[in-house]
Amino acid sequence: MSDMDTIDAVDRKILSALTQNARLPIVELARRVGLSKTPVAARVRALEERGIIRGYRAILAPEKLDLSHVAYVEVKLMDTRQAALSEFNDAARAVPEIEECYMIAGGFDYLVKVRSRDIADYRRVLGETISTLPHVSSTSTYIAMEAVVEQSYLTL
Amino acid sequence: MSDMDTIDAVDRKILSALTQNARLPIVELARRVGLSKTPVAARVRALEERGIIRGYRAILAPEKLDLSHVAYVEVKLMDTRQAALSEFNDAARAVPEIEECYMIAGGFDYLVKVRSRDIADYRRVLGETISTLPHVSSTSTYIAMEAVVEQSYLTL
DNA sequence: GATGAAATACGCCATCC
DNA sequence: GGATGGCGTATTTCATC
Repeated sequence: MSDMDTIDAVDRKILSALTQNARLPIVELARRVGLSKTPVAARVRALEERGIIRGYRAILAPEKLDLSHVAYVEVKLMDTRQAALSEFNDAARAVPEIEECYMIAGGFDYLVKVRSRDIADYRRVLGETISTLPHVSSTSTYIAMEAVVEQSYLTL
Repeated sequence: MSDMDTIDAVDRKILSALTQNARLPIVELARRVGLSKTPVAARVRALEERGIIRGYRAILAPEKLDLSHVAYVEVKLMDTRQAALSEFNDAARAVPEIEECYMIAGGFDYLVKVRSRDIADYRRVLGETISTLPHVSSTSTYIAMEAVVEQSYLTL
């Protein structure tokens, strides 16, 4: 965090409010943080321009869209040189079923979160997509039985 | 998905647009889906009331808020009867650092995604919070080195 | 589902503290 | 850096077809 990225208590309140409701009008935001419209509008604009607020999104209910099935896949690559990693990363980013993907310390593995309709659908995604990503040598799947804390904005 | 949950192609377009930009005005939405304002406004309201749209949130940049550190923790419980699971679930939901938590098939384990400032902060969260959750017997941590596909709306 | 008008709320700006 | 007030407009809502 550089100097430019300093956020004070008021900014935090604004961010907290907007992460709960992206559509709050400036006047309401101003009322909540105890300032007038002018500085609040300026702060929101600044937060957007500084890239702290990336955007505003509708949050969808996975179960109502028949996308309740979540699996985590541990992926190992056969080639872990930088070029291969980049190729894998780019390809992974292009897969819509991949909701999250992190490179994990210790063995150049990836942990990939896959969202699908059901197990049959997951099986298809794994066989047709995940295991055909560049440089993949092996995968291990962990099936989620229950979402205890879920944080997903689906991208349709 | 019941009958009530039927969504057609227009609804999908609406959802797709709103997941990319929650603040699109109805007129713009109407233009994109090729309908007039009236039905589009009605459809959005219906999608909200049916719970398909859960809400609208600002998406924040973790790195600008000094919350770049992501770890996945595999948690095992010593008691896996329903009452114990419920206790764990409730306690996990109350931890702000837990961004996601899924119960995983095969062994009554949980996979927990933890977001924190850095490794030192993670160490604190693990020791003071995660490992003190009810019925936890052991944990294994996987540290993320790189976010390839990240899907996070931070909740401040 | 389309059209159009009316009421309102919203963001923006100029001014002042 | 923040407050106040007014202006212009964009947005929703509603009545009609």
